[in-house]
Amino acid sequence: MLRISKLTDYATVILASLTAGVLTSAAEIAERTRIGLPTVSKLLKELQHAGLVDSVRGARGGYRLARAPALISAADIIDAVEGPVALTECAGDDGHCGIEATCQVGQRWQQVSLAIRSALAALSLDDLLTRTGQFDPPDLRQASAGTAWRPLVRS
Amino acid sequence: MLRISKLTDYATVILASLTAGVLTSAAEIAERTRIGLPTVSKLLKELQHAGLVDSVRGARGGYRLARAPALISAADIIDAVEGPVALTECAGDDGHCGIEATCQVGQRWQQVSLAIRSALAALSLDDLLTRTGQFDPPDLRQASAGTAWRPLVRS
DNA sequence: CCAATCAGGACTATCTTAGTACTATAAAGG
DNA sequence: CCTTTATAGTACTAAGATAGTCCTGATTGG
Ligand code: FES
Ligand code: FES
Repeated sequence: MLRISKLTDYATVILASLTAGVLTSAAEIAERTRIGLPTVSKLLKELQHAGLVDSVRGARGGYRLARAPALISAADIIDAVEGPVALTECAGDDGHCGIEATCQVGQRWQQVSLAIRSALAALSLDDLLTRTGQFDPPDLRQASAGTAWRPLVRS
Repeated sequence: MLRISKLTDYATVILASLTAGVLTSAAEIAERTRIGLPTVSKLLKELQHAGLVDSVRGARGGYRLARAPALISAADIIDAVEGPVALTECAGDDGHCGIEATCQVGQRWQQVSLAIRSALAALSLDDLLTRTGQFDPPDLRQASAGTAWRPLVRS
């Protein structure tokens, strides 16, 4: 139920393996994380597109975090690898499901989706890495309070 | 990202179409919801297995909610249709991913998963149906506070 | 009996995910 | 400049999950 893809988890592992400010090659990252090089390479390209990492080409090139780990959220990573939020089929920009006319629950799911997204947006790479202590989930109430429902746009 | 399957949404629509205490045939439900009969039938069987609906066989048989809509949660529905929680590949009972040795983030994802699950468990079928007003998401803090992480067992 | 209706499972088509391969481009360094 | 080291872009394939269908058997009401 409700799972993130394996690639998203890999992406997180990859980002976690980067030391802030230090250029690291894809090969080096693959070695450190034990993920296959082609996969690491592909994911890093996607993360670069999303602006989560900077890349430097050429000999002695590599990748580095585009910003501090505290400023990279779980939602950012998921967006980069899996695309934008859409808890339900018909929730996205132009998603339709054929039973919209009779469907009474779609809008609610969307709100739930928003709430979950807020939780993930509040969870930074730093948080994911801290192995000691408890995860203190954000208060989702403020997430949707006062916001009327409207179709999500690409983030 | 992070989507529930179309079938889960259908299941919710189906449950929402049932009037508490009234027996309704699969054919009737299919008609009301505009979902194909074979699909409705299949989903109702799964919901029956999960104990969310009662079934009566034979002529004039049908299905009815096993308990009040307020006592059926979104998490129940997702569990029934998609199986148990596992936000990450290696989070489940015996899931392994080959990079566990080097992975530093798996446990955190699992905590996030628990938090999301708590939110879904607090959302009843009644809530999903209420079209007016705001969804007031539950406070996820209490969800994981004080609970040390341990492998999830099937609910 | 007969018709309606659920139970169980097998089966197929389609889509998504995961992983691979190949070519092009850019920079470093002798 | 030319070679080496690296990323960029893209296309492809295999495997798996999802969505949907169909059939055969069991149960009940009339
Ligand atoms: S299932 Fe599509 S609008 Fe609800
Ligand atoms: S990816 Fe498997 S333990 Fe983290």
